[in-house]
Amino acid sequence: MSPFKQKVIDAVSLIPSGKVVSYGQIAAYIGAPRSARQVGWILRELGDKNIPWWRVVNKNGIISISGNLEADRDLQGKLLESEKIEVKDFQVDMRKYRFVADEKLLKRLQLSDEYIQTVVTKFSI
DNA sequence: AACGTGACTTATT
DNA sequence: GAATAAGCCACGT
Repeated sequence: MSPFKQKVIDAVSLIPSGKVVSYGQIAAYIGAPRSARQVGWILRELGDKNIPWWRVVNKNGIISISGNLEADRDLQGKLLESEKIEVKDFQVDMRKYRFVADEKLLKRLQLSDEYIQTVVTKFSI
């Protein structure tokens, strides 16, 4: 497994039930702030595992699974609703449900202190 | 060893 | 503020 994939898995695993994050957030949280697309690539190829992939949506709160993965898109909506997250037209309210990692959590991901500051402010409301 | 694809995001018109 | 362009790079072929 590539280091990138491992980091994505680590970061996604931090999202608590009932909350969501964007692909860009995951990318930022693993020190690769412009690699949101690649995060999507990894999640697509994750088998079942114990990784809460369904808690990752795009920055507008929209479930962005595309292509011939319609079944997974429906599944993601159902899984989110099972965590009491309201989903309407495959979209969730990011202001209400976005999870913002705090400094303590980010330190666990081996990021420099100054980088953590910029990331924390970037995703705070 | 290239090359195309794309569960994204940001900047520019 | 919608449309477009550009940046991004892991992964499969």
